[in-house]
Amino acid sequence: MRTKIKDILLSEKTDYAVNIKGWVRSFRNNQFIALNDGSCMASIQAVIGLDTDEAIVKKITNGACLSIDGVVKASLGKGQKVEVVAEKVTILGECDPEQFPLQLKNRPSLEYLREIAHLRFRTNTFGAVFRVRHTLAYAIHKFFNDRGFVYLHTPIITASDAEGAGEMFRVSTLPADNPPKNEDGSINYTEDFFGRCTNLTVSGQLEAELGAMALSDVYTFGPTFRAENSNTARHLAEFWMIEPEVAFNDIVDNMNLAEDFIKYVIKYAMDNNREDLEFLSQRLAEEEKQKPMNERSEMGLMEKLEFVVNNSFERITYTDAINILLDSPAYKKKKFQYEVKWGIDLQSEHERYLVEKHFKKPVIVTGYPKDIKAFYMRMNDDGKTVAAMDILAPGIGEIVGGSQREERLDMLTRRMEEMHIPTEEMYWYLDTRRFGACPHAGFGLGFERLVLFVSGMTNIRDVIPFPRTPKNAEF
RNA sequence: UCCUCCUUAGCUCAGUUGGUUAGAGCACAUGACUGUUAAUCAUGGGGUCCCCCGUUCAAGUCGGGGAGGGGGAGCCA
Repeated sequence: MRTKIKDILLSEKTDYAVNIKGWVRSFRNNQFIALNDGSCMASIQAVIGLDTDEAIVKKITNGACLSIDGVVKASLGKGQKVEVVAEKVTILGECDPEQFPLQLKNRPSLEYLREIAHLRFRTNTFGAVFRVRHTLAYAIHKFFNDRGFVYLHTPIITASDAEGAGEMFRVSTLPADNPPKNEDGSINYTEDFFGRCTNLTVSGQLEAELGAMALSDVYTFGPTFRAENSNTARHLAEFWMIEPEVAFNDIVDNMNLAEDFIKYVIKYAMDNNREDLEFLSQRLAEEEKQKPMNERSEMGLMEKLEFVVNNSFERITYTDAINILLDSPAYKKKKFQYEVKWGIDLQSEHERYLVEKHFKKPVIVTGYPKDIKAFYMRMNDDGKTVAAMDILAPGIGEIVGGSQREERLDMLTRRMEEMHIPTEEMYWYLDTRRFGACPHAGFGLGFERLVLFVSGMTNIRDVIPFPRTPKNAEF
């Protein structure tokens, strides 16, 4: 029976027989195999005798997959406490070193590893990133489960495109070269698979609201698709989003939930993936050394995570934010490229100033002008602002966007009409306001942005196994 | 989509004012050594200088166009 390398290294027990299986990370001196099975960051050292069959020894190459039977012994060398003294080495999968594109000793760049995303799991960095990603996903379910939330699976194919969260990917079985047409030349979707035009979802929020109007506390966690031509280190065409929706919560409850949630999952990763996070922390520190002094971050990764877990997020209104910006040295020295005045949407440079320069911690901004926010957000009594909230994180920008929803039918209908959203098509959404409406609130959190924040990686393409971006759907 | 930078060996990169046969480290192969930790030592093979067009006696190097990638911006999560 196979023993995981993690268990052998953790227990530090010696003098017992094991079978280990994994991939060769290095083979030194024709004797010492560093074998890694992904169960943890570290590889284990397996020692083979000098009398080992030469045909086997020749096949112990970087990347090869081995099964080793042997005995766990206290190590004679200095680099490790225990090692496996091999009795039998079986080559499960050979790996031709001349063709294997992953050469760990060369410290391949992240850009290069993206081109071989099918093999990059075999590096320490991506091993750590994807173990952390898993832990965060698990922690998310645990957080909500422990609080009595119901995990609601909202549809991936949807006919609704009303939220206007972005360009959508069309889902169709009509022939692309010659689709059936209406008399006016437009495509006749009544002949399509669903008998209407359908798209991949941009958000599960509206459906989550329907669930919350009976189950009270629900959340979604699933893939989301945006066909925007966004080429940045923070955007994907296919990404995972977490969207809790809670009946009877107001905007303050919503902020509390979001803050507790973020702190919980970060703490969970720190408690359960310390080795991975310490490696990523060191990796980031080395990367920072390449940068000029003034661009380096003040805190290391572990420090930053500790800080976020142990300090309250700053809570300010949009109006406060504008005033802080107008008062800032940066504004007075005309450092901002974009205009600052009440009513603008905060630009990246403004968000970064607030989070990284002024408060130096995560910031929750509430009470945005209604004109720059979505139709479903609840109108405040001033008639100018809505009960929206964005959480801005250092280095990432917007990580959470949420709001208390407009539960008043007349107000909601008026907003939809103002924003030219077809109320007839959205009858099912408006029904929740007709039949037993209640105050409720929720938010959306981009999972990859959370993984970015926790892992200290800087490009979103490096925290999802197979990134989907404009002009790139390899693998 | 816009701005900007980059593209030279399998990888990471150097390549001077345009001028012989384009280099290094690592990787890889062969051999030596054998308690190594990115093992070490010796030897060796390996190039569409991203693509196209142009300037020139001569282009990796200069100019124009294209493709791909990075960083920044917009849109957003």
